Amino acid sequence: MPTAYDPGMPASTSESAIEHTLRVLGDRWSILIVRAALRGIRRFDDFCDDLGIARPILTTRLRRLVDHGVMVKVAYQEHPLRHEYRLTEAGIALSPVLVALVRWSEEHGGGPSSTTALVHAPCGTELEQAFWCRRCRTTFGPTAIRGVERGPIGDPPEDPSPDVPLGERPH
Amino acid sequence: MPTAYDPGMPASTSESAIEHTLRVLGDRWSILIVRAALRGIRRFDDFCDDLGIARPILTTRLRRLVDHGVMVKVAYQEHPLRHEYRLTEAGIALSPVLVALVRWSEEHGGGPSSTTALVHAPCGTELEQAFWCRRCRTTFGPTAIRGVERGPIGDPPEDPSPDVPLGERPH
DNA sequence: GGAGTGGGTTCTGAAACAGAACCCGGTCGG
DNA sequence: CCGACCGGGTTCTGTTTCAGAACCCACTCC
Repeated sequence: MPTAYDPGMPASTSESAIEHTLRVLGDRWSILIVRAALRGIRRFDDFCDDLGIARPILTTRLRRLVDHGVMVKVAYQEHPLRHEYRLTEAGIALSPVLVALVRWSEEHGGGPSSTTALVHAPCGTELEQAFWCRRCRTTFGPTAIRGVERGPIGDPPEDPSPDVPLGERPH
Repeated sequence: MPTAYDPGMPASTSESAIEHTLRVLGDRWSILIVRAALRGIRRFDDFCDDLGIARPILTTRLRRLVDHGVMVKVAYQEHPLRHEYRLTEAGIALSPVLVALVRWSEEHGGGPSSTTALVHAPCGTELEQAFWCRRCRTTFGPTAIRGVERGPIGDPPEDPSPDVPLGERPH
């Protein structure tokens, strides 16, 4: 019986943080559900209609998100006792992931160029997403990231691509 | 507002950019493969060992990533003709997604607190990720985002969370 | 010419997804 | 007080996808 984890350990130990996350969010729907919730959708049927997701799947996804603290189920009325699903603080904290995904989709994803632009509310300028160093007080791109253990992240191919400067953020 | 949706349509029109992306990246492995690639892994067997992914799955994932322009398959030697997989520019541009995911995992994901910290290479300070307005020359958090059409993103529950100031970036 | 290496494919069987259809407590209109 | 309706699900079917062994093949090295 292939129970949870064998002696063997699944190869990459210590990867677990993000692996664990992807076990929750790593399917075609969970992220879209969070996105819908960020747009203000809260009720079961509205998620259904908005996403076109099958109801049983929505049930399991919502339950999983609740179990993992991304959403909460709260009653919004008694008597015909009704519930709705809201993002927790942790759920809202997924915004950067969502934004990064949306922006990547627009630039590289191939879909229609989107009908929505994300802007900085106070001034209306389209936002960018950047890595920020509080010491240097500067933004920077992926090639300036190192992982403290376990070797560099963003170590790009040395020769192959007729690739990009990338010294600053990709825009 | 739940407008009457056309019968045929896959429910949410105009969502397609991110939906399309999640059809490529929205599974438990694709993102991890990109992450491994960012760490410098390039060869089939190395992906296998590092991720603990089954070989047939790796085959299909790699093919899909190549088809969608996230990776390329290049020969790194003739004669015992051998290939490796590298990120394209589009693939490297996924870094913000990865970083956002890693950071969220560490703060809210529940896994072990990670063995790797991501730092700004030049100075070694742990990086932060922020939304950046080039006009205002400032960083800001998710509540300061608006979507230009289709209603606000980051419209949080009105009452529920004993929430966070978030006027500045999220720690 | 036998073992090894890189990069796969072909089998299995288990799990996840997708869609109708059904259910159930409540409220409303007549 | 009976039937229709609504929100929020669960149960039934398939159909894909996942996962793991095992196998394959071109090539090199010894």
